[in-house]
Amino acid sequence: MPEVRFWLLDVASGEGTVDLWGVAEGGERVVVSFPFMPYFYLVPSRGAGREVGARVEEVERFRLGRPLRCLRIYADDTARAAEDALRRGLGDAYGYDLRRADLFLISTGLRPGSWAVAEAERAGELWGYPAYRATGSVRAEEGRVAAPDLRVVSFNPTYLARRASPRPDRDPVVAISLYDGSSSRTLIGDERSILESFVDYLARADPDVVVSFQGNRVHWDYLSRRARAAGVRFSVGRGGSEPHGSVYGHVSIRGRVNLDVSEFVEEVPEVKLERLEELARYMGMSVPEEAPEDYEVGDLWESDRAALISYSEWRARAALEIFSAISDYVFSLSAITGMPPDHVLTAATGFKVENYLMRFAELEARELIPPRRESAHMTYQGGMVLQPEPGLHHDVAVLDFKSMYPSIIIKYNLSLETVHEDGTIEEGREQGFLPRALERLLEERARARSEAERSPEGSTERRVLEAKQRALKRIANAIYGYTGWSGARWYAPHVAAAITAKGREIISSVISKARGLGLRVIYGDTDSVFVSNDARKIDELLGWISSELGLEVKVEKVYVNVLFTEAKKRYAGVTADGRLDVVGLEAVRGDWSGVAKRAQVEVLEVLLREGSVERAVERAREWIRRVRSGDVPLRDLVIWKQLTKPPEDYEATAAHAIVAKRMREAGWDVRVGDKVGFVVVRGPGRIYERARPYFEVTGDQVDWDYYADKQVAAACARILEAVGVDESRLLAAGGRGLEAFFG
DNA sequence: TGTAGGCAAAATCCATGCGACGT
DNA sequence: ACGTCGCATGGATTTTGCCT
Repeated sequence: MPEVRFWLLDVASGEGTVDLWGVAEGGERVVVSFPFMPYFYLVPSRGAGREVGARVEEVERFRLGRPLRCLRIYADDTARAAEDALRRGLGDAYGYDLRRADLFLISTGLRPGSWAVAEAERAGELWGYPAYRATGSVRAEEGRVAAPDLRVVSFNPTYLARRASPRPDRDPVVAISLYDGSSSRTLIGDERSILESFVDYLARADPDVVVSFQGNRVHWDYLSRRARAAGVRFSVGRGGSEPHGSVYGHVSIRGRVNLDVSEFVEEVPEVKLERLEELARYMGMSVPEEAPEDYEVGDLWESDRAALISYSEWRARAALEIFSAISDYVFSLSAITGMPPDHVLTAATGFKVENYLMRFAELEARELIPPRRESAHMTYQGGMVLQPEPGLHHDVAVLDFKSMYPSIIIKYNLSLETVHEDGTIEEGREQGFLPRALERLLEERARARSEAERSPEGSTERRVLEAKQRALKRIANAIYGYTGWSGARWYAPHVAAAITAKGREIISSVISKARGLGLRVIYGDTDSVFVSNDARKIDELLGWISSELGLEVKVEKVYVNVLFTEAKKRYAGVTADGRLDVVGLEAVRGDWSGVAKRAQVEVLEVLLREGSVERAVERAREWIRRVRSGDVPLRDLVIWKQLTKPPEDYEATAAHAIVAKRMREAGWDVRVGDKVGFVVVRGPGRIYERARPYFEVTGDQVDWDYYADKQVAAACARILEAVGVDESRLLAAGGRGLEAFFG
């Protein structure tokens, strides 16, 4: 049997076939077609026959661990066939709402971003690429980790907006920068020739991966529209196809992976603003000092075109470099979930987990896949949070459970089969679907980690295996949350509640034991306990946890000094290795001004490193004085808040919603999910009446008192009040103020 | 196209009460 | 004496973004 081995790039539904795009062993780009008829499962009610479809097989499947005799029914349109069967009362239907290409991957075990072997023969060409027609089966080729050499191209367009944000119905594309990993170029000239050159470039370079920053949200749609208006056929896909909208706002480009690296921001909580500069900086890349902001592009195009073009080329390069840094991770996620690489970052966590579970269900557990339906959201009790002992503490150890919830799920076999609706847990049953699926992930992760360690440092294998390990961990950690998600196919709030209940029970027993051993318990949250750093007693505690609870806890870090306020989930400490850790406080929040955050960090530094309350107070007062005198750059006054819904949907008048509304009226493209930056200016009325888009404000308009009192003083007082300093000492004009006099 | 709940904090909203004022 | 207007006050609600 002739075989073709290829690395799977993309899957597309054809006429009665599924077309697999891949890179063959020799480096040839190929398309392999399989005839494929979708199917679903019917658990027939008694007496129901086989009158439901043309092709029917009898198979054994499981529903929540119970074996069932099922009919596997083949149909072009499984959703319609299943609905028909349901309407006729023939039984319960499963797995009928999967998309064809997804079902194909699930049923064959193929994974995008991995190698495959197909029995297939050469069948001429399809759209100019060597085509193969399946003659037999196709299977995943296990054990081969490294991706082939992929051709990657990144691009960055520049639009010339007449007013505010560029609009595709009005404002032209004036440049597109391209980067192929070694050389940059920028297409300029009249718009038509830019677009034609872009299409031409992609046809010649024929990349497997097209990388952009915000391609899905903005560029593909923008460029498509401009091309249509200019009469340019926008054939950027393989075989000359045009981009088309795919599931949930993602854009598909046939035969290529369309990767929008801006979506990686979701995976990096440290990056608070979805800007290329922020992400690039986080990734350790060099960022131009004077990166222009959106609102400056128009002026720059007139005043310093060369600078703008060089910035645009930087953007294209940065996007590709980010892709290079994350590609192993992306392809690993793709291989684990079975989702195409360009969907993996777009898809929300729950869908990634679910895709993994569906594959596991069909291929290993032979569990039926329940259809997606809207369930009423049920809330349940979560983790336990201790009231901290406020004030400054010295020498504190932080003990952490190693992945507590996954451990609980496996150890107590918590699953849909074993946890009853009333919360009771059935013991002695064989391992449930969730623990099995989870254990498989953890086993694979352990294997990836040990294989990585055996691979030579700096090798491709090691890099790929480490990325795989991270991807597996991410999916494993999300399984608990998935059970409590009302959109899940395997929605199981009672299981989620059982998991957290066990967690609370465990942490409570650890706290009691710690106290019994004479350790001071200062704070705790869900799966962590902060105790006085007594090595002998801690050792004893860890031993007890291991032998009595069968779970692993480790000393995560030791704080030389740590400060707690009255509030839960907010503290700061200096660790044994000299780092300042700030948790939950204003300094780590994205919705406080830079000046308040910096002042707070400095006060913490003085307090925790120098141990001087007086000097910390003085530092706070200096900042407040400075702000009141207006000696702070405007960019440190910007407050960013996310627009979480359309501005008109807000029940309370929120400053950022008002600003967003005004910006929209002025022609800015502010979308739900965007962060809105504003500055508070002087004048009468509420904050929302005095908030302005940050780029419109000048220093003489700023309400410096607002920043002094409500930002800097508030953030500093939060810290100092924990060591007995009253906020009035910060606000008094100088020395001891009237407050001190009147008590 | 939404893993979960627990939590703090700010700004706004809203009911209430009080004093000033006009009739 | 009575109505109401403006304003302060304090509790409830809305909103965001953090923690684990």
